[in-house]
Formats: sequence, structure tokens, C-alpha cells
Amino acid sequence: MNSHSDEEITSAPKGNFIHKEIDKDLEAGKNGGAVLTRFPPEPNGYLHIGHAKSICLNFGLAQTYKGACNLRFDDTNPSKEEVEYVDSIMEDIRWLGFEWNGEPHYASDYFDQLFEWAVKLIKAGKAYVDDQSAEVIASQKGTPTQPGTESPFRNRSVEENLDLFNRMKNGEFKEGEKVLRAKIDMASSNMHLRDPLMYRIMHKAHHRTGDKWCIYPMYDFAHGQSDFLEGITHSICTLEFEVHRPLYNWFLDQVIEGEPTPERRPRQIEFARLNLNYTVMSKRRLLELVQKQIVEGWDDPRMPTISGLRRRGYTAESIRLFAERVGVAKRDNIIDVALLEHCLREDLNKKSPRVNAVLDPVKLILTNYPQDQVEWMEAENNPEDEQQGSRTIPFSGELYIERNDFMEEPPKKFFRLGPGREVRLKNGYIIQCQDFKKDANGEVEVIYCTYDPETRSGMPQSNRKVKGTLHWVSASQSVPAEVRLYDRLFMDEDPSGHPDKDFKEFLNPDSLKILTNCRVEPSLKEAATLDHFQFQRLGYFCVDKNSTPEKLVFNRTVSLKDTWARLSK
RNA sequence: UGUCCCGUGGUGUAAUGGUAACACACCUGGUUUUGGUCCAGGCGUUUAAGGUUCGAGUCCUUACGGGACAACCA
Repeated sequence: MNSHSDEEITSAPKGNFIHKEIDKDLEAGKNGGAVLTRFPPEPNGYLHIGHAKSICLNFGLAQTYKGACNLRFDDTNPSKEEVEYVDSIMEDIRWLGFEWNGEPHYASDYFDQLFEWAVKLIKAGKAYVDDQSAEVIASQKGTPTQPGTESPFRNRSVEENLDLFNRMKNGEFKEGEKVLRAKIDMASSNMHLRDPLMYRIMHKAHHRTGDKWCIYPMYDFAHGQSDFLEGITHSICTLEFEVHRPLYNWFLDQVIEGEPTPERRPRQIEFARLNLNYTVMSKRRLLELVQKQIVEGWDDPRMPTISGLRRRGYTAESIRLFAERVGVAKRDNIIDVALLEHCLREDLNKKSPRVNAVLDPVKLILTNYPQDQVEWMEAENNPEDEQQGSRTIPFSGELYIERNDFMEEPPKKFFRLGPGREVRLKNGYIIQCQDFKKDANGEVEVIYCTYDPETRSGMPQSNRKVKGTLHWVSASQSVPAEVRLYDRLFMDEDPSGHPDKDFKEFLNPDSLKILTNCRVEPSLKEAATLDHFQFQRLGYFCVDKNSTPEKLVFNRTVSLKDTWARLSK
């Protein structure tokens, strides 16, 4: 009878503190029960994993409350912003699996309205034009512990302010000559309330409004009002804007004053931004990596950008899962990148086919295998998912195995090949090492083994227990490939914790290793760009965007959890 | 020295004032034709001290610790 409310109770999401705040607002009947969030990037760089957290939060909130989420470009500073960034941001959001509400919005859409509101503040005696230089204004601001002093221009008449502001707009002044400030309280304990700047002069073309404007609003004068104009109900941002909230509300109060009570009034809620160990997240630093060509570009697979992660082989699902697992709170946090990697493995484990590849090949000859014989062995594509079926792979008397799968003098816990030892070749036969040959440098050149014909995979005798199982490819049927092993870019756990130092000190010299002699099974010839695979026992790989049918290139997305690596440590 | 925010295992996130839970990491063991996956178990009594209460991670006070704020950036 009352199944509706039962359902609501049982299906109620756990929810973070933001859900609770929204629930409170809803219960109080605010905003007519609407929930409209927004994701407001400044188009001055590419989106990174930290933005992904914010995107998942804002769009996720919209989904759970059956509301919507706007995309708004916070483009109030033409000196930093470019169309390239606008495009990449939209692509990345879509790739993550989200669709914004209607058309994208731009703070620059509201320049006319903001100008009018500025005039309104001037007329109300709440804003004034200041002729002083940036340095003088800064020195009058005081410090967090000492009050500021008032500008000598603070008490200009409304008429003079109006005239000056219009002339600012009309381009009569040079950059830095004048600014418009809000008249609040130079003694406030909150620095942001000490007559903050509303407009500055910039004789720069804007990527959308062109040369129409030469004065541009500051973030504080644009953001809250943009939220208000769009009908945003919950304006979710990161912790550093906490001290801006009184100003956010102050501007809204001024703008609304004298108007009928608005249907919706936006409310700013702050949460702690994402930090990942071994990872630099600041846009300034990432831009530096790109400009100094320490990385190939914004989508370099070592970058924490969404496009970099994508090229590295991260799936959108894994990033959404990660965003869910890191949670949302107000505590400063440093998430272990191992969690990100875990989320990826969890997703890739169930969807990526297992294939054979040998990264560092050494030849293995089966001395008792019929010459020129080729057998096609059946191999499951994914033991985690029968639906993915199976394929056949060529087996012959001349194979390649991984160089480090053979040891001349194996230590105790080494389960793989050594003189006299037996191992299974995955999907093949059990073999025994009889002999090996070294080259002039003392490197193992060829390993000679015998195979046991009764132990072919699937045969009755094949159940015999052996300690190890190796992956392999047939020497003549396998195809050459280049494999790029990416590691973390920084060695320091907290590279952003040393703001004064040149971060080059913390770069990991092994962040990229290019292996050119790899061999992969023939089925990979037809691999499509960005498809991901689990290379048996080696990790998850994807085809790099620069790969061609003539030259296969793979990126290592993430390694398998490697117990042997830990044992040998 | 001011204002604001935050203190729960190694790392994160939970817990109508009522037995501290989940995930990652780590450690043990089991299954396995991947040293993967999967399964089972182990690892904290909530920064400290007071107070309110039958009962406090949760409320109050103080201390201590961490963070933010002094761009014509967002």
C-alpha cells in the first residue's frame, strides 16, 4: 500500500555531507524543491582527475535528485583563456559519461547584466572607482591580523563614480589606471570583504566577446550572480573558496535588493579538493610540464589529466568508480594512487581479453617437437567472463618466452623455468628445461626444452601439477611491437609540497621506458586504437594513438598486482 | 597575533546521542593452467583534558595539531 515511501527509504543513497545539506534545503522547501548544480571550469587548461571528482559530484547530485547540472565556462579573464581549452573540456566531460543541461553557458554571456548590476551598486553608494595602483591598493588592504585603511577615493560622489565607470567601459583609460571596488569594510576580519575589486581594465580581446569589452568582472563579482541567473540552487566548490562565501552572499544581497523575492537563491557549499600522492595537480605546474616539453602534451599518458588518463588506457567507468570511493568531505586529504589503480584493475579485469605478449623475448626451442609443425591452441579470452569466448593461438617448436622467466640459478621461491625444471606453457604443454646456451656476453641466448605430448591443454594427462605457468608466443607467427611502459612522473610522494623548489628535482627518470623488441600474438594485428588487453602476467595495456598496422605500439595502462615483485624485493 | 574551516586505523570515507562500518594498502592462509582473479582471516577504540548524559566519535568548554585567507587569478 505504501510501497512508494518504502522504496524511498530503502533506496535512499548513503550520501555525503552535501547530500545532507541538500536534504535539509529540500525539507525546508527551498528553491521550490529544485536541485540545479553546475560545473564551472575556467578554460585555461585541460581537466584533470581532480576535476573529475568535481564533475562526478555535481552531475551525480543532479542525477540522484533528478535535477540537472549546467556546464558554465568561467571566462572572465581573457588573458588566460583559449578556445582549445573549451573544446577539450567538453570532450572530457562527455567522455566521462555526463551530459550537461542544455547548451553550455559562459560567464561572458552575463557581461551586460553584470555591468548593469555594477551600476546599481554605484547608484546605491556601494561601489566606487579607485584611481590607485595595484601596489597601493594592496598595501592598504592590511594583513590578516591588521585592518586595512580606506582609499582616498572611497567617498567619491555617485555621479562621479558613474561617469568614471562609464569611461572605463568606453576605453578612456589604460590598464591598471582605474578599478571598480565594492564599498564594504576595510577593517573586516575577512580580507575578501575589504573593498574587493569588481572590475578591472583589460585591453584584450575575449575569445567570445571579442573587442566589445575592455573591462572585465572579477571572479567574485561574476560567479554568484552567474549562479543566480542560471537558477543554480547549489553552487559546489572547493575549500579555498570558503572565505569567499560571505562576499558571494553579499553581492547577491545587493543585486537582489529591491527586487521581488527570487524563486531560487544559490547557496555555496565547499568540499575538500582531491590530492593524489606522487601526483602534481596544479594547473600552473601541468602547464609548465607541457611548455617545457617534459611531457609530450596535455594528453601524455603520464599526466593526471583526463585526456592523459584516457590515452593511458583508463576507462571512464574506473574514474567514476574512483570518484565514488574517495568520498566527499571537508578534510584535507591525500589519496593513495593505489586506489586509482585498483579501481582501474577492477574494471579492466572483467572486461579486457587476455592475450599473450612477450616484452623481453628469449628463444626457447622444443627439441622433440616435430619440425615445422604448427598447432592452434584454444585459449579463453577471459576467465572472468565466459561470454567473451575463446580464440586460437599458434604453437610451434620455436617460441619466445620472457627473459626473466628463466633463471640459471633460481632462488628458493622462484616457480618458473631453470635447468631441469618443469613448467606449463599456458594453453600449451608442460615442458622441461634440458639445456641452454649463452652468447659471448654471457646472456642467455637459447633455452632448450622437451615437451610432454600427453599434457596438451585439455587432455586427460594435462592435470599434472607444476609450479609455474608461463606465457609465450610462437617465434615465427608472432608480430613485433613497441611497448611503452609508463610509470609515475614523480618520485616524491608529495611533489606539490615543495612549492619553492624546481619540481624537476622530483621527476622520475624511469617514468617512460620504451621497449622495441616485443613480440605479441598475431590476433593483436587487428587491435583497434585504445582497446585494452591484459597481457598475460604483465599488466593491462592499450593501443597507443600513434600505433599503425605496420608498427604496433602499446601503452602499459597499469601493471598487475605482482606478488613476485614484492617477494624479490 | 586576527577570522574561518578541519582533526575517526598506514590512506580515505561512514556511523537518528546507543555494539566504531566499508574500501584501498599491508600481513596470514586457501583455490587457481596468469605469482592475476576469487575466498577466508589479521591490523584502530575516534588528538588531549574536562563537562552534560543512564550512555558521547557525535553536544559544550579549553588545549594541542593541520589547513585557508593579504592576485587588477579562478
